[in-house]
Amino acid sequence: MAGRRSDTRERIQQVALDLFVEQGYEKTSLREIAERLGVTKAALYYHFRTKEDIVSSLLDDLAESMDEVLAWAREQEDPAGAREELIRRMAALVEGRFGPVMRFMQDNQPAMKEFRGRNPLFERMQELFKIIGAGERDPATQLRGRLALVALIMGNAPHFWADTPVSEPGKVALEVALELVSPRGRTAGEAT
Amino acid sequence: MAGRRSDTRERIQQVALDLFVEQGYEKTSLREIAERLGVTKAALYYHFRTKEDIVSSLLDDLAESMDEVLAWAREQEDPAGAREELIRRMAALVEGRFGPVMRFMQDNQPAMKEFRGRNPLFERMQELFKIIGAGERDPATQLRGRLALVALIMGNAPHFWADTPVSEPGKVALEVALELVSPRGRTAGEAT
DNA sequence: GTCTATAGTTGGATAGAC
DNA sequence: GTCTATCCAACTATAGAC
Repeated sequence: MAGRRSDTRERIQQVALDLFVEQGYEKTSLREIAERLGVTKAALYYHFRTKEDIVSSLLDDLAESMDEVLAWAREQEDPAGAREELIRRMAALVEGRFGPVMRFMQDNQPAMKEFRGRNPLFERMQELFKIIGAGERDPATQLRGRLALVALIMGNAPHFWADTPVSEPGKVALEVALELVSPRGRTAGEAT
Repeated sequence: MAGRRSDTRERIQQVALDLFVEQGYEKTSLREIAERLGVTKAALYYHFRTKEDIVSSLLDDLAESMDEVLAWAREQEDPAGAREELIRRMAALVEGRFGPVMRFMQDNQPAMKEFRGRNPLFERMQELFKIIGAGERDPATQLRGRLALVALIMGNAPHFWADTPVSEPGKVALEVALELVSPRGRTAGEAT
């Protein structure tokens, strides 16, 4: 339709993300990205001002998708039900085209430090955890909420099941993530 | 007693680890390590052949401590009880002087890739997960086992509780980790 | 929109004096 | 055991032609 100028920008994002996931952010050079794309470094600089800008664009895309999920969550009335469906929708993102970005974030936290506070994604993350935590002050609940997301990310990583092949990794990941946010035989506020 | 030559080697390890945790492995240069120590880069090279060797030495120390834990675990007869105590002993390591190393590993997985297969620590890790998994083929159990360790690492990271101050983070981490390895209202083999 | 060429910086590592 | 001095490789980023 309208904007069919060039998909080079998106191809750069895709190739860069592939390499970031494979080898990590710091170990991936712009030369490598350019080589795999069949262009030169200078070409990359036409589309992105810096290496960090490539990452920013990746995070922005995820932030946009999370916004939709959070918008839905905000207008729910039943908190418990919303929490569960929220996990399901995040699972869909991880299983879908955002799995690699989230794996990249998880595995390259020192690199992410630069973007924390500068990129809108991290406010979204905070809101996500706030909703999952359901206003609980109980620290164990907080920790379980964070772990639920880790479960989705780890459980959907192909590398994770390298030894023990599994037919539906996404299903396993979701199962464990849901356990973590929905108390079963656990009382919310009970400590020790 | 016997070997009181110089503690420089250990001071290098300590300072390097501090910086690796603070800023990540790749972002930390040997110049920085030397500066904080008040020596020059060349001095570092007397004690360690390469930057990677510094990391190796850190991993070796952890591997040694894990060996003791695993040796104990191997000679237990009750698998369920051993599993729980195994988590408690790992929790002690994370709360003790090995917390930083484990946080470093968790946060710098691309850097760890180089050591996987070359450093004995990773065989120990595999054995740990095998015991925690208790021979279960159920993938969800495998995932929960891995998450239990993540719970200990995340829950003991000072940074993690920055927003919500908690009096005893280690206790919370242990609580959640134990839930993950000891089924409560969950049947081991039940799928879906 | 992509190229060549290159500037400018930083990092890991070594040689050799002390 | 620690230093000065230096080498070399690699990377990000820019200038300017096409």
